Amino acid sequence: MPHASEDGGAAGEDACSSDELIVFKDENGGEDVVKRSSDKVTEEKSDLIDLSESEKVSSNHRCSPVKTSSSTPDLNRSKPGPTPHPPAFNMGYLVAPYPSPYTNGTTSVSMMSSYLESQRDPLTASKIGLGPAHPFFCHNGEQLGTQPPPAHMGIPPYQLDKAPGLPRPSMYPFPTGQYPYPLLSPDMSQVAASWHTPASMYHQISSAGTGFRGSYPPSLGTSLTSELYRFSPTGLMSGPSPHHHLSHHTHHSHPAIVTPGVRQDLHTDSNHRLQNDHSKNSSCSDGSKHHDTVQNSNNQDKKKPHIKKPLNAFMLYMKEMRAKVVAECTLKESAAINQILGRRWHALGREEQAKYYELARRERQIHMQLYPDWSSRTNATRAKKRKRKQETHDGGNNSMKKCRARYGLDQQSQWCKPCRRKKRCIRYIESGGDSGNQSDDNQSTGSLGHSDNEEADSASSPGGLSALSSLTSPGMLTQASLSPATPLTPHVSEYECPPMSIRMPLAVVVPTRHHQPVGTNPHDINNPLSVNQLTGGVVNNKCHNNPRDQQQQQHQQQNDLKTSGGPNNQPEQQQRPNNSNRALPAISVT
DNA sequence: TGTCCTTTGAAGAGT
DNA sequence: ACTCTTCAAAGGACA
Repeated sequence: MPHASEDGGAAGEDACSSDELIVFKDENGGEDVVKRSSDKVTEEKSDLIDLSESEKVSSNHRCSPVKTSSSTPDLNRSKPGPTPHPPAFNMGYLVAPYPSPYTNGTTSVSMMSSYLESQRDPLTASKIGLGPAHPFFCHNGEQLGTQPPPAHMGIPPYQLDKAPGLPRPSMYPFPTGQYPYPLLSPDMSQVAASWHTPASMYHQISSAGTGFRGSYPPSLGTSLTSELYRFSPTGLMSGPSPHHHLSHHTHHSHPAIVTPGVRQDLHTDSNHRLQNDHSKNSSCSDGSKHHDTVQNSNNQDKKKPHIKKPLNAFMLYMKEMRAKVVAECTLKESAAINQILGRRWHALGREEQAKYYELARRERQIHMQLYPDWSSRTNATRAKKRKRKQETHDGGNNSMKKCRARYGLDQQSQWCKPCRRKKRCIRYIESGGDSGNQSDDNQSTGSLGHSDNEEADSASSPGGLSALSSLTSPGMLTQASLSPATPLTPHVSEYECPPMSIRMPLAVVVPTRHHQPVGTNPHDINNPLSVNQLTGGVVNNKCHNNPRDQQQQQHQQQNDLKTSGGPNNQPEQQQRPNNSNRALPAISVT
């Protein structure tokens, strides 16, 4: 990790596990001070107790806690063995080089915002409105093409090397260099600023959270308080919720992590899934739905409030930025919003991302402290149900294009006749829904039959690809089928919302997949608003459901790792876990 | 009513 | 050690 070395390896581990000795490193380069973690937490609180104040006052005494590596109890639930993060992945290494107040390692969102503001000072006006000066919203095409995102902490090399500055293509087409939303008026900017500034969610939460602060370890600060609220156990947080005092925005931004039935009414439609899953068992307000047979098991669930996972950095970022994006784009579909946010996340500066990483890390710490026995496995019951359901679905009818999946387009001669005629594969029928490789071919494809989107399917098929074809695979198709001479537009804005004039017709574009947001599949070659149609570019899209692509991707990652010159040159490599199943396509520019 | 979509990151399970 | 899978948020869409 480059920053680790930059920082002299003084990973600013401010973990505050129970009463351990922590070495606080004076940010002025002074002496190390050994404190008990509890003291440290208290100090942390003092830093965070008032987020707004934290912006006004530049703290002089804050220290960057540096745990002694020898006595470092694993942050990750003290789980023995290697931590998921490389040792250097203590946000401190990222924090340290940054100017105060962030350098103290006790960042908060307000600090983040203020820091962001300071960083973008010349662009302050545009920071909110994301005007022309905005690093990723307000570029002309050339800028985007030649200027990669300011930093790319989160962009692995396999993305960068393929498409510097051009993150993956979006399912939702955000065409070239078109920033859909006009610059916000000053008034609007103020509104937007209120979203983005410390007075936004976290601060509001914090003030709201004061009501229960006493109920919790007083050592936790305000921003942490908000997290405490998320993590708060049922009893403490039920009843009049602090959320009631929150703005609408905040309300949605900070659902409780614990979702007992009592709290359901506090969350209208968000958090519904898990809540429903658990609270429908746990909530006995009506009780009519409960059968005696399931009640015994449900009683156990009832006693256990659903403790949600702590939010990761990106989730925190999304929470903060979602409303902003929604307002800017007038989009409401979360899927689309998330894509935008994902691109913004990638375009986010390293230090800016670091703030969220830090925040997320502290979320995990708090969560760990509050629920030392909690494990993400606890929430895995739903997964089992879903998986079981999927299995039953897939096990039923696999009327897939087996031959195509098997042999691909290259070997059509081996296809059975019906397959060649685009009829049901008799070979597969003959085998009677066999298991094994064949069914594997289709396991991930769901129960899609011969798709209407023949091209897409065909493109995705070779090698037994996933049939999430319209979403992903067609990228390969376009890459293969498009003429190499196809003019490419190197500046497809990945960070922008499509202009309304472009976005509006999307509603009438027939999606190739029933659950896909309408007209939002830019890889659908039939979609006139697809990335390719709009940009003429080649989408080097990888189907993350395609094992081959995954392998290729992993290979690429490995190669990138090898050629990256070591972690010092590629912090992202260690920074980010290798989520091999993640689709990480990039628009390749030739 | 429940699930999907879509994003990234964390973490556990599985190999 | 590595890969895979799931969940976390969000809200519209869809079965």
